[in-house]
Amino acid sequence: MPIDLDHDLNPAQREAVLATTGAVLVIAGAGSGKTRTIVYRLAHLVEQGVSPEAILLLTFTRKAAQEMIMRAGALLGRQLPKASGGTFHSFAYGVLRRHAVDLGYPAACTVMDRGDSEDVMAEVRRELGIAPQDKTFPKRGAVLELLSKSRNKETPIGDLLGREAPHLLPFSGDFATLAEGYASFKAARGLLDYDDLLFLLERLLTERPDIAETLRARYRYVMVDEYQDTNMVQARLVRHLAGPAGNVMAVGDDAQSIYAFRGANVENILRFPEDFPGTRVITLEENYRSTQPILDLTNEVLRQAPRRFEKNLRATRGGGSVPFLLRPFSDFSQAELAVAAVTELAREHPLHEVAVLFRAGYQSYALEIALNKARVPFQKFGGIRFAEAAHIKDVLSILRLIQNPLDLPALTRILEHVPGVGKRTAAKINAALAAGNQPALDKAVKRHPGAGELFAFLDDLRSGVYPPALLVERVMVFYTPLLTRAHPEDYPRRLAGLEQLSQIAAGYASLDAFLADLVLENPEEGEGGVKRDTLVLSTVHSAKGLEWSAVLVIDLVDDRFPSRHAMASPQDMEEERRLLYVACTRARERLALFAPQRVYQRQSGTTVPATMSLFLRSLPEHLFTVWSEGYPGMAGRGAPSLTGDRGTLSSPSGRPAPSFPDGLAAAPAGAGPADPETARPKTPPARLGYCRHKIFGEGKVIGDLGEGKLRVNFQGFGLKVILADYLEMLPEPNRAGV
DNA sequence: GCGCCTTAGTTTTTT
DNA sequence: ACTAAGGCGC
Repeated sequence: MPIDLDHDLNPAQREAVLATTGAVLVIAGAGSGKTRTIVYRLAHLVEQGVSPEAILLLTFTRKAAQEMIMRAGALLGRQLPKASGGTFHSFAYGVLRRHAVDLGYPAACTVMDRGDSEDVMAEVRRELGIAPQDKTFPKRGAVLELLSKSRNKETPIGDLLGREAPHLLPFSGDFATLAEGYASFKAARGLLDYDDLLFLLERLLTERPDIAETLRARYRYVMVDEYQDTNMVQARLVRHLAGPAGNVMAVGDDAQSIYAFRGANVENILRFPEDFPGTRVITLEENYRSTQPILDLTNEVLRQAPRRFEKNLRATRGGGSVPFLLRPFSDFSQAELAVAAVTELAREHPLHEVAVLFRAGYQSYALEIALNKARVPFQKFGGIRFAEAAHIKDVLSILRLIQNPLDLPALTRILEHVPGVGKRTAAKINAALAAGNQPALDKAVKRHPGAGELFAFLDDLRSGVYPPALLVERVMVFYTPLLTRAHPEDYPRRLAGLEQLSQIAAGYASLDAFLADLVLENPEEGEGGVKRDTLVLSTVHSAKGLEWSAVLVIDLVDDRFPSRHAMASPQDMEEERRLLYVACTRARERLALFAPQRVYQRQSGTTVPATMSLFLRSLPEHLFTVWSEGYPGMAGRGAPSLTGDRGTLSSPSGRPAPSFPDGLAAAPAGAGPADPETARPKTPPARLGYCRHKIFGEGKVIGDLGEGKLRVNFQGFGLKVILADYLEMLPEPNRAGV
């Protein structure tokens, strides 16, 4: 059954699908059927007789690429396992693992995640003796971030510091020293960070024209999605892979460029027609996702952006309700109001069709507590990743050591489980291994028999080539006793995570592909994307490319959204604006923007007046329906209905009054009088002392966080924040040393 | 040197 | 909330 392009696509989409030769740039506005266009183009190419092997599709996540290839297969009625798709990083690693030796790297390389890179950076700083004990020296995470940015933007570190962190300019020399030390440390041990993957692939393509030619001959049709979020190396890689006369299509939306912080360069998409002379530019402006009132708002958000491809989104759907602008009294009542709004919207849409979006991960904490209290199930994107959980990393570390014995972060992780061994000893053993210093190794093993056991186990695992799933099983047998000892009460949950890991491993034939994929494309905890009837919480960045029937955006006040870090720089502010644009264009039918009138300030411990986000302040009022919450306990408690036909403020008649449950807009429990300064619960008198918890056992209360929450230090479990209700207070410690 | 505790000072976004 | 460094016992 041939694909019906005339019926399934609009003229602009069809043009993009049919333009299979030469360079094509598709400017695809939000919700304009971009994915559909790529899917049809893939299918069309194959239908025209192009071999799937000749197609390379680079996207932002591997999942997105696989889904598009799968959908193209569904159109054709046959799967396309030979088509290549993935992220730049995963594609780069795929090529590099076959050619590491050509670049002078060890045959077995390890791809590090952010945490591993930080561990390496800390060790390099210690070894080089850079600013020891200097508390003003930036932390390893900050150092790494700035050096990575300097690499990705291809700007000398001194210049970058001058522009983005002038207070660190005195450390400019130290940064340069660290950059060198970090690079050589990695190279000597076959460690690759995210940036290395891109730059090494470029080096390979430049130094080995024969390999570049082989790749070009294979991938005759290159497609790059989300081109607005590529950085300079990635653009050069595209040029290398396509060649001057290649068939290359870039798809993207300059208005949705939100990754400049990690070196992405909007100029790439703006300049694509110059990079590939003769480029055909196709603009998709018809929006199939949102209703017109939502688009009116998003078009206006964008209207002030300085340089862009001209486009104006037009809705193809009729009707729709005007977006809400809600002004909760504080960020605390914002959480309560958002829960009430979600509850109400859930009567109209399945819960997984509702999402709450925010600028930064921490901004959902208050909401998460409120949701737990209201027993609303939710799933958070952009939070802790499956592969970053301690027990998962432990097992992965052993697997990594099988193929790369010099993997310092992995070695350190595992050796820290051996009693009497810490970072220092681990680094020494690693150095001895790297230098081939056998006597030093023997000495260390003699001193720490546990380390010897580990090495024997590793040698055993290395004795043959085993499938990853089998290796995971064997490592679990070795590791489970350690886990149960470290977490006597909590280990079942962690074991379940490890079971999941072994499931994932079963899908791989080779160990290095398995390990690299986990680092390059984190599966979400709980496996398999969207859970039914579960509210979605997400950072705006993680929400890219997704859509929901109803979207709430919270914390839309200056310093939060836009982020405080961006407020000083006009360029960064433009990115914040685009971020808001991305957030609002995720909504199909309902959009509610929350701008609390007051927010909690950590420094002072009080709530202070907040300024509504600059981007909202500059919008004409007719674009939304405004509702302000009164002072707690006073008039104005009635909340608006979000499900009315035209966003009316009173409950629409003829429906079961869908206003929020009574009292939801009131001050949180434990609040003092209705005075703004004291509306937030002040920290009650500290109840420090000793306590017992059902699961964690005996502990010492070392802090009172208010709202009934205590910070408790449990023996063997460390610091936990626990609700006082779950604790039995003890007059005296029963055990010594608690 | 390790490991555990305390204290002081920062917290954006992600492959 | 998380990191890093200093103190202290082993």
